[in-house]
Amino acid sequence: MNTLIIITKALADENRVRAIGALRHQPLCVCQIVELLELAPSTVSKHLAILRQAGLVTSQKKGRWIYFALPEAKNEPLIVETLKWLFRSLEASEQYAADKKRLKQILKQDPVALCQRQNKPQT
Amino acid sequence: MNTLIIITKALADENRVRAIGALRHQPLCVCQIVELLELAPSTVSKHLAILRQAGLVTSQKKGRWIYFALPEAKNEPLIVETLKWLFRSLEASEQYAADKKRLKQILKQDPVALCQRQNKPQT
DNA sequence: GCTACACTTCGTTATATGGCGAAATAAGGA
DNA sequence: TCCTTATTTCGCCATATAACGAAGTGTAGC
Repeated sequence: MNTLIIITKALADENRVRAIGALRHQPLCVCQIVELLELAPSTVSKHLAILRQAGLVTSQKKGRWIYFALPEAKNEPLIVETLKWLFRSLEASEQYAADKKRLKQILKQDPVALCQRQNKPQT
Repeated sequence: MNTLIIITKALADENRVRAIGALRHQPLCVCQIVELLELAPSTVSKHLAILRQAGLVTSQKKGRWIYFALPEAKNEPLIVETLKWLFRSLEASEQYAADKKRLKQILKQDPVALCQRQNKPQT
């Protein structure tokens, strides 16, 4: 399929757009994104795979954790332009503003504790 | 739903992106877009309705014909930015180049004859 | 009025997508 | 080596989406 359409399909889901928004200022491990989106880890993993296949995020393994991040600005012009457009567009989004706020709280927490809480499914 | 997500969902289909591409330099009536996309008129109509609801195209009735066009550049910044990004991205698309060529041929034809041919379903 | 016709709406169908939980994978530490 | 655990893959289900043809809508022209 056309590269552009792979990108637009990747962006055609609110949770995926939120994930990109969350990565704007720092890389995040999957459990931090799970915490933000409030979805099952397997679901988030699938979303991130779609974003990675579209080239909109990168992933890097560090021990047991996998950190997702935005690609370097010097890469693929299509990706860079897309992210520029997306972030400009997100400025008006209430969801993005709310996520930014909540992300601050999540970043204060120990990621190890975060992940462990997620794997023990008690409300 | 978030305005941005309505837009990304509208763009997450190759035929809809092609329709926008076709409108770049002039308005088109539905039958001309049908001719380009080679889809059933009802299908094209639905696609155009989705684009219109997202604000990415406008429509104007002129007698029996309905002309679809891109919105004025002075409108909604989100829409204007989106179309700018889209057209920049389309420059690398082979499909867009092919459509541009084929559209030239379609524009040479009498739209009345075009529509009539479509309504008489013979191969 | 009636007819022709450009387009839309409706009803149906096949496929795609997003969600979950369970099982698999891979890496750190005992 | 074995256990723990962060993430992915798999299998499933419910819903969304794209496609079509048939029927409906509204306008031009007789």
